[in-house]
Amino acid sequence: MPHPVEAVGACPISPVVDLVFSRWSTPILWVLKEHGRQRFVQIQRRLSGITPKVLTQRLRQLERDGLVTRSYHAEIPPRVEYEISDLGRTLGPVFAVLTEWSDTHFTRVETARHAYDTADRPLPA
Amino acid sequence: MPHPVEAVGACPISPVVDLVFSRWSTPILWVLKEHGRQRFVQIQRRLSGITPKVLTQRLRQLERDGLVTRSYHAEIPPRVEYEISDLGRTLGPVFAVLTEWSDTHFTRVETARHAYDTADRPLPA
DNA sequence: AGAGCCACTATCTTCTGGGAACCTACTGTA
DNA sequence: TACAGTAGGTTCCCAGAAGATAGTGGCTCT
Repeated sequence: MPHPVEAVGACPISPVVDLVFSRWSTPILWVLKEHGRQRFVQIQRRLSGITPKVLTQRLRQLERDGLVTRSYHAEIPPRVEYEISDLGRTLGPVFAVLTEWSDTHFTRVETARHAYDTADRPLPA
Repeated sequence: MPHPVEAVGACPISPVVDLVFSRWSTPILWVLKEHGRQRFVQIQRRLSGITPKVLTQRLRQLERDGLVTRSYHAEIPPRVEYEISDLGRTLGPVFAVLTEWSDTHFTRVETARHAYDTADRPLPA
């Protein structure tokens, strides 16, 4: 579900958002960043809940975008490993600033949600 | 399309990603940040392509999360204005680092995509 | 022989985003 | 008076993406 092209004119970071923050992309990148090179099932286990189909789709997309590298070892039995690429590692500061924002401000979001949900709304129809 | 809860354990920024980077949220916040207080149709026009239904949905969500404030003026005719909140404004550094990453690295993504698409793949089945 | 692992693929079903049209209340034009 | 237009939505429907479930083929372990 890519962002529509129309949004790009108004918002220059739309392409990056599609790239890094589409569904499951961030958790996958995070796992590879934190735990290094991983096999398919290892990623799947760390992200309990992801189905193999979706994991394959996302890994292919991340590989195509150059954020992840896939290495196939023609051994017996064969082995496939995924690793975050150099380009993927350049996202470090992005993740860092997001973590910081989360630590500093996320409670305010939760407060706002609770306030919104419990407000008697005047129903300004 | 919220990220599943299972991902949060493995990736602490999943909640923020849902908050800020769900479809259309970023362009809306961007518009409000750049152009200040706006009426419904003004936002719609700047984001040419968004339908009123989706814009309503996203604005409600952003309002609930405290990132946007909605003000209803009971005039004749009534008027509704949306503005980015103080909490929303704290996302500035997040957007800045994303813009910077985009400017610095996005061409590498495009190169990677082209390379992937034109490679003869050995089909390692 | 039977069970299990690995890296997927195939086939459903469900869910959500998007498109088009409609709605109410008001204003402006003729 | 009729007609058109604006603002801020809502309703209905469909297509495409995500998710659940199951299967596959080769290998190994007991």
